[in-house]
Amino acid sequence: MGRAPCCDKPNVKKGSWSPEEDAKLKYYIQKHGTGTNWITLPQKIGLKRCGKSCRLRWLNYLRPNLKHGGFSEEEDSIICSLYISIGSRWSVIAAQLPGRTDNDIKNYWNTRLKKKLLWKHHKEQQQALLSTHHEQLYKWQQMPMLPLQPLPYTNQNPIFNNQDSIENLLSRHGGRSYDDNYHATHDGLLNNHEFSNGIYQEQVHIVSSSACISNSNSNINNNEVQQYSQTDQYGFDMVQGQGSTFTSSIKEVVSTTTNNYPQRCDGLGFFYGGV
DNA sequence: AAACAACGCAACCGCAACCTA
DNA sequence: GTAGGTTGCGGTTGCGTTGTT
Repeated sequence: MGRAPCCDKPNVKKGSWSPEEDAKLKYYIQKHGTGTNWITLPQKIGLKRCGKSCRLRWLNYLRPNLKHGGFSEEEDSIICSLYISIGSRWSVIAAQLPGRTDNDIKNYWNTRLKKKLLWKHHKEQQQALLSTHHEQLYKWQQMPMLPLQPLPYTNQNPIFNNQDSIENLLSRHGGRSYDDNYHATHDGLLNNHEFSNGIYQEQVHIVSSSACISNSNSNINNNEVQQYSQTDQYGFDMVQGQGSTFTSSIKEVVSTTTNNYPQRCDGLGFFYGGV
């Protein structure tokens, strides 16, 4: 038992609309308004189309004051912010963008914006890695210099003939060698909690005015998001023109999205901190 | 120049919510 | 209260266009 079809399918034309069909539909709606019954409309104007198809054609293409393509940076920003806030509720997002249809926004997201964000995320992830490395190098350079004392038994134990091993040993004791400015090893540094925090503090970065949102660590978890959102320093900006602080903190957004809007964009888990 | 692949967009489909008798 | 009809929405598909080999 299937549901009744919305129209007489065998006699219904499918595919692209001709200019004549567009003209008929446009003329009728301009004359009678959109308060019409879409199901009976095609017969009234002699179109072999499904009522739903007519409605869609009007809403997505024939309706006046529609904009096609050419999304601005501000529109990008609004779409991204709303997507993070409420998920793929395209009609709600479209309501915030005059002249844009939900279908248009959905297509734009799926074909371009998603890729743009992924690419931006990828770049920022690399940038974060680089800055982390520089930060570690800086800390390393600030460590007290321990003079390399002549080590006993260097001839007996090959480990002491190996400069890298000596440097590792020094670093584990909180120091470095004089000539080690260019060979800072990560041993003994990555476990330093202060540094680790520094890494994550760079993670959450929302830009509302020019473009998009990023969270440059795909493995960041909910607790970490909570931890850093509490600082207020890494929170969301307001979306221009929306007049609401719907992004007051990352945790709020993440939990709201996770609890209320389970639908998320594929492969963009970094938006939600991998929840 | 031709064949193929990738991309972008319009349109379709099915489901759920809403309306009305 | 409920069944049937209509509308609205989001996911998916198909086709035309553009780019690449």
